[in-house]
Order: sequence, then C-alpha cells, then structure tokens
Amino acid sequence: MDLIKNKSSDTKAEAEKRPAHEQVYHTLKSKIMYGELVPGQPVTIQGLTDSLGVGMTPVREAIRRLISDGALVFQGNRRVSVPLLSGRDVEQMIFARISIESELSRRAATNMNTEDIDRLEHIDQRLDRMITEGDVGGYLHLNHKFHEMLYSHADALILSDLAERLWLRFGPSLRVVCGRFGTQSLPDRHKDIITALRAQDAEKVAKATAQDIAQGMELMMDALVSG
Amino acid sequence: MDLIKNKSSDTKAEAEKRPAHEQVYHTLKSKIMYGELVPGQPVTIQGLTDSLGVGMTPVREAIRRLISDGALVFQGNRRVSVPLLSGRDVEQMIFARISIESELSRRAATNMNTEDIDRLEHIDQRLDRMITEGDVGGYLHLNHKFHEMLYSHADALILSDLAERLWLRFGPSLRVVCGRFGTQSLPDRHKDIITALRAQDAEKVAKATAQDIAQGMELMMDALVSG
DNA sequence: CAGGGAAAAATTTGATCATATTGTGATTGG
DNA sequence: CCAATCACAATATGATCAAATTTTTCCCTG
Repeated sequence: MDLIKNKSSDTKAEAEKRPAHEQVYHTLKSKIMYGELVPGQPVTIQGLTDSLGVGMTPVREAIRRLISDGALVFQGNRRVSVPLLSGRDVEQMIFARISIESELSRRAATNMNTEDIDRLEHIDQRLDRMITEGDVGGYLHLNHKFHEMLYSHADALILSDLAERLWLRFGPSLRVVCGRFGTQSLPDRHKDIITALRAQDAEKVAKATAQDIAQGMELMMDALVSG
Repeated sequence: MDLIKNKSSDTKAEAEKRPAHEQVYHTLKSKIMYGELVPGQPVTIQGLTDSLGVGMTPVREAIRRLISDGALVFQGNRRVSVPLLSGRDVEQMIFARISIESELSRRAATNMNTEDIDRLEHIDQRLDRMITEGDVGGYLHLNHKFHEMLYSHADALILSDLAERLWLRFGPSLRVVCGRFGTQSLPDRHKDIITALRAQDAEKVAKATAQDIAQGMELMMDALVSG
C-alpha cells in the first residue's frame, strides 16, 4: 500500500532535523556505550536537562527507551543508573551473542561483495591503530562499528536489533575492562572473519565470529569477577 | 553498603501505587498482546490520554518504551502503529526464539521441582479448556503464561528479557492467526514438555520446546503469507 | 560533658499536567 | 494538477505536586 517514502533516518547530515527526544537518546546511548558514564553511576533527569539544555520531556522519553533497551536500569526508588553486570549476566550474554551474532555473520557472508569486505577491512585497520595507540574510546567505537557493519549486510532487522540490545547492555562494562587491562591484550579474530568472508565460507565466518565474541566476553568476565 | 530494603515491586496487590507511566505501559502491553489492538492499527497519543484518563506525559513514555520493545513501530511521520510482520520477520523470529527459548527451557528443567511442574500442568489444563471452548483471548493469555512460568525458573533474566521482547513482537499477529484458523488446529507440544520435565531430561525439554515454537510459528507464517 | 541515634525539616529529584509551539496531512481554490 | 491555507496531532517547556533522601537538630544515655 504505502511504499512511498523510505526516508533514510540514519543520515548524519540531517541530524539537526530530528526531534529532540531522538537526539537525546542517541547522545545518551553514545555516552553509555563509549565511556562517559561508568557502570553503577546514577543518572538523574534534572541533571540531564541542565547539561543537555533541553526540557525534561525529551529526557524522560530517552531514559525510558534506554531502560527498555537494558542500557539503563531502574533502581526501585525512582533512581536510574548504568547497570553493573554480574558474572551470571555475562554468561548469558555470551550464549545469546554467540547464538544471534554467529547467525548474523553467516547471513552477511552470502550478501557481501568485495567492496563491502574492503570497507570492513579498512575499519579493522583503523581499529588496529587504535589498539597500538592505546585509544580506548576509539577502540570501542570501531569495534562496535566493525560488527555493526558486518551485521547490517545480514538483511535481518530483527536479529540485528536483538544484537544491538545486547551491545547496549555490556557496552559500559567493556569500557571498564579496557580501562583495567589496556587495549594491548585485547583479542582480535577480525582477521579470521575477513579471510573467511573473502573465501565465501559462511560457516567459517560464523565460527570466527563466535570465537571473537567468546574471547572478548571471557576477558570481560575475568575482569568483573576479579574486580 | 545499602542492602537494606529489597522491596518487592512485583506484588499485584499494590499495583495502585505504581506510577502512571508503568500502569499505562502494562495496560497497553496487554492490549497489544491479547488482541484489542490489531496489526496495522494506528495508535495516537491523544486517543490514549482520552481513553485511559491520564495526561499525555505518561502515555508518551509508555509508547516510547513499547517502540523500543518492538511492540509498536514509528511510522516515520510522527505516526505510531501496531507492527505488521513480513515473512522475513517471522523467519528470523523462529530462529531467535528456538535459540533463546530452548536454552531457557533447558535451564528451567534442572531447577524445577515437582510442585513447580504441577503448577505448569495446571496452566496447561486450563489452556486445553480454552482451546475446546474456542476462547482466543484466554488461549493467548495462558499460552504466554505457560512459557513465562517455564522460563522464570531458568534463573536467567537477560535471556528471559530477550524472549519477552520477541513475544511482544509477534503477539499481535498470533492473535490474527487464531482469529483466522480458530483455536482447534493449534499445535500443543506442552504435554511433551511436561513429560520431559518430570523425567528430568533437560535435553528433551529443550527439543520439545523447539518443536512447540516451530509448529506455532510455521502456522503464523502460513497465515501471514496467505493473508 | 560528649557521643550516638532518632525524628523532623529541608533540599533534591521525580511525576504529572496544562499550555504554547511546530510540523504534518488534508482540503479547497486557482 | 499544483499550490496555498486550514485544522489537527505531536513535540517541547515550565509550573506544580509528591516522594525520597539527606541533613540538621535535639534528646537520651553512658
């Protein structure tokens, strides 16, 4: 029926035109994912209205959305904060991530052409630079972008959404891990993924993704239980 | 530090004391899941403020949350509606549900005692009654409750949350399927699940769950592509 | 007289609403 | 058939009320 306009909503250029609550949502999401907010840190509505310079309604809506995403938790007494993960939480996320994201990789493998893979490799090269430079924020951004780009070719919105939801949950804690161990010791199975993509071997891509996830999450688990 | 009061927030008795936006969220969730709102139907803020008798702020927050859940979709031009699923959507949900919910079943199997299983069987008996009576609303409620109760024993909040999110997505469409085919032809592998639970065979429980999901979702897929 | 604890006041934060503003879709006239 | 206008719905703000935490003060006890 109404297949008229499929307006691309993710364009960075026209970000100004988006409603305020969307803006606030994305701003907060970045802050949560890439560091500025640490796990356990309380988030207040009024604090955000002041620091972001918008009214409370958009802030409230963004916070509700992020709570539903699992990126923030409601602490009972109307308090909201960035979640602290338990070992049990991480263990479940390992299972879920491997189940969902391996499948996303598998599907992406059959859809990506050479240029797509080149772009992915370019991301990975920049990622390597961030690791050697010890730029934690840059590492987190590009690591996320690597997986995001891969999964966007899976042509599977529902599964991608589930994966994104999981990233929002463990994002803040990943940051803490990097802060502790540094970026040097971080695992990187991305090369295997790219090689398998070029070989058109979907099964190998899925396997490599699973290993990448398992290694990264294990590291996170170790840091959490020891800290 | 502050391990003082762990106030049980899920008590039904003091549901009155919950903030309005929570109330609205749960009310809307029920309406979406169990019928009152059909896929494709537009949802307006002002319509809800009138019909529910609350201000627009709580309604807005509930809607944002449900959009994040995938239970409602933002149609671009400030329009919100109940989602219409495509065959591709359903196919992804089948994969995700089987991955996540089989695991939930597997974990629940090792945690449930005889009384728990009895309670589950009681739900299933009431469920059967609804099917023979052709009570679609009752069927949807109890079917959801059956799985919900099972998964609640898995002691896995993150995985349960992912599952719940999926239910919110396909809930409305399941209703439509029942409206079309009636409740008579609905599959029911619940008996297999209960038998396997009593036998303490976690692997068989997981298998039966996967079959239950596959059968139900296939039926939904057929109804969607034909209609 | 000093220290600790409980009660009460004050401050901070959240929840809700009423209202103004802006943007979108529809309708009508050219 | 296109364009300008009109009406309605959504967005956003600020004000107001309620709840919770924190601080302060006062009393009791050692």
